[in-house]
Amino acid sequence: MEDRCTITHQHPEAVERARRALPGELEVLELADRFQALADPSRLRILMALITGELCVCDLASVAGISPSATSHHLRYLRKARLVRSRRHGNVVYYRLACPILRGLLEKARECALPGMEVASLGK
Amino acid sequence: MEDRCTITHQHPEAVERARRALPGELEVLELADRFQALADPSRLRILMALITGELCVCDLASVAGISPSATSHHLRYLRKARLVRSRRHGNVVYYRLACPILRGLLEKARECALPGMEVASLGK
DNA sequence: AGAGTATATGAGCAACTGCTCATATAGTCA
DNA sequence: TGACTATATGAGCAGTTGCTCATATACTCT
Repeated sequence: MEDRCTITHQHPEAVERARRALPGELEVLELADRFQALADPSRLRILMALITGELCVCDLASVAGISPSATSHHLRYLRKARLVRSRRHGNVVYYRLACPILRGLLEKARECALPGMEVASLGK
Repeated sequence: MEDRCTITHQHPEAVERARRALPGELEVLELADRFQALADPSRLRILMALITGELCVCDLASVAGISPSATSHHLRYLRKARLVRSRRHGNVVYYRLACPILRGLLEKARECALPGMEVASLGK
């Protein structure tokens, strides 16, 4: 009923320990943004495709199964997040991964493949 | 102008290679859901707090800096995603990490700390 | 049983996301 | 130069997210 626990902390020492383990405000926001970049199926496909090597927007659209326009929007997002870099060659813009650790990160996430994790209905 | 590249693929062989490297539809959705669970600052704080050990809802609310109600909603989300497990002791419900790999995953993500990554304004 | 505490949950709302569509920009080639 | 191609970008919309508020549930203690 009351939306504040009457006792400030149930376990002050554990809370203090946890609080010390947390990174600063800015780093938490950066981390969340980085995960947000990976939290969309289309962006995930784009990034995984780029693990195999440089690809142009049109290629990426084809691999990810979305329109070139949507692809370009996603790439702008990823560029701002500094996860990819681009290089123009004539008419065509080639994208590549900017962060080599991404590959390991994605592999790590796939390892954590929990059987029976619920899907596509997590929100709510 | 045209929203489809006239040539089906600019680089058919690269596209084919990338396509083969992608996991199946279901796994991509699962992965995206897993990253979505990590893509919120409050949930991130909750999970990082739990790395230090078991904590009750009230503790977690205090550490994450959000209301117990919001905390409970997040915990339900994380429970559905099978990232945390709970244990009731009397009046108090204790949460702990369900996936030991999470810790490594979070560390990996922090490694990828790119200097100058833009924050809090990635969307749009 | 009845008051009190911790947690869970549903409704609802403001903010955000990912898409499409229209249009702009940058380059190629005749 | 002008037609064409690849990519970028802004507006706008439907669906989703994360919060609060009200309420429900589960337990404790007297």
